[in-house]
Amino acid sequence: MGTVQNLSEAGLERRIGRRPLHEEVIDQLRDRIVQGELAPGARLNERVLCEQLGISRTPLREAIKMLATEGLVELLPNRGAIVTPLKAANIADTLAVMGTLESLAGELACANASEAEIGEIRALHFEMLAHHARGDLAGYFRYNQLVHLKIIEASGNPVLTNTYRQLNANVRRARYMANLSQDRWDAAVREHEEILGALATRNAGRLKGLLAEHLAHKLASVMAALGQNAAAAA
Amino acid sequence: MGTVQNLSEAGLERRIGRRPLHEEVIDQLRDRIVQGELAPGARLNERVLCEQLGISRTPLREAIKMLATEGLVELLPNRGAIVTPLKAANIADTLAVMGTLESLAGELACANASEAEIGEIRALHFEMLAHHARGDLAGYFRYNQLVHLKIIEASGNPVLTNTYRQLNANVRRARYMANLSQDRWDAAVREHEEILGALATRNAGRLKGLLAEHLAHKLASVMAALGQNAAAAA
DNA sequence: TTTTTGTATTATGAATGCAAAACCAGCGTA
DNA sequence: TACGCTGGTTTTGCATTCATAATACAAAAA
Repeated sequence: MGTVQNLSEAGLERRIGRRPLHEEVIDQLRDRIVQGELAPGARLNERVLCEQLGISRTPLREAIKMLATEGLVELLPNRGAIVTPLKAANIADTLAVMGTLESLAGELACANASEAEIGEIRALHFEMLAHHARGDLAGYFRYNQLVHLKIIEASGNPVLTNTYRQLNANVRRARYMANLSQDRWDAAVREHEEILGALATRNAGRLKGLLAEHLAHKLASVMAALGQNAAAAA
Repeated sequence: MGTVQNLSEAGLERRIGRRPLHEEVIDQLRDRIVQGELAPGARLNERVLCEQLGISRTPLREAIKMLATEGLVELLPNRGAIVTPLKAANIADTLAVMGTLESLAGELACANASEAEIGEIRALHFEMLAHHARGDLAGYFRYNQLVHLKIIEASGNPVLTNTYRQLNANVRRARYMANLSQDRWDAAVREHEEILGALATRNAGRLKGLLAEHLAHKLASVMAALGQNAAAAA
């Protein structure tokens, strides 16, 4: 009897049944794509990926199909799949949509967010500031993402959250190009201060405007970086 | 020798550019789900669907996975898939997002739509009016959808269009519940008149407001039909 | 009767097999 | 050189097979 309890305590997730392979695979691949390990335009060779992941082609193909509907990969009939190439126009379009969604989220969050949620967002905000103060760009980005996601979640609208998440995955791939200047970085941090303030006082109109503006700046920054990179690559 | 020649037998063979089976299947299933032929909550039995569609389980399962990421079906690990049940809260959330997207689309369309596109929207609008005049609800609804989709497309933002389409599929399943009154129907037609007017004069601010309002009315109508309270999204 | 438990059946998850399409030299010809 | 052809190889699309989890059901126990 002790054995059983030990097992259930120590390895609960194992006892309750493992996740389907296609889920495991989709997370793996999504990470690799967002991380840039699988570069935009890179071919997804089924045999190679199967060997790397130690699975058969069936769950891999299912995962690829799902990533295709998420827009992270592109299916070329009879010719396999590639990581969706990063097109400046597509990023711009995506950011435009995300901007609107953030605005809506901000509005809803002012109405629906609990004080605990706002507190958590504030905490994440300070973590972000810490990384900014140290000049740690990667850490800053991580918490920046978390702040934005938390605001979206605080809207209390799961459909909104999912939609945003999906679009966000597509854009995050371009983030390492957004080689932002110290000035722009400082400005972004100031914008976040204002955003947090508007949320804390539940000033919906102001928050909405700030988020839209913030996204517009991000758009400009990413577009500039993409233009440079495209020029450099060509 | 004994192998079945599915394509030849079904007469689907086309030397050049035949579509992958999973695409064919996904369209079939999506239609059936939106049409209500596959009711919310209904189980998707792989064997049965395979026989109906005359294909093997592999492409069917790929299609189901894709529909799952679209949100039209729900995957229950080791227990198959069901058509996503219609939840009032989910519909409300979805319509809230669609409202924002339509507003954005209207704004962009005022800036980007060609005169030809506006002309086409006007044409669809009149088709819709014809069905309204005849009291043909189904026909009205069809053209109503087309008008909205065309406005979205006229935004010139493909990401916006795709996102909207996906959300829309989820909501269309609930349309038969919206059992709208003659009064509400007439009001909706008047709103469309105004929307078209604002678009024709490229009055972005006004169009944005009208579309948001229109969607809010639709939300109220659907929520009323579901006998629920839309307070959260209002 | 009600509950439980062992077993048969069925459905799903994943791997493998096979045919067709795409790719890739290498070769020959204009 | 440029172009097209050809045979072999690789890769994909789909079907089929094998393994495993869920379900239904009947018999036994409370």
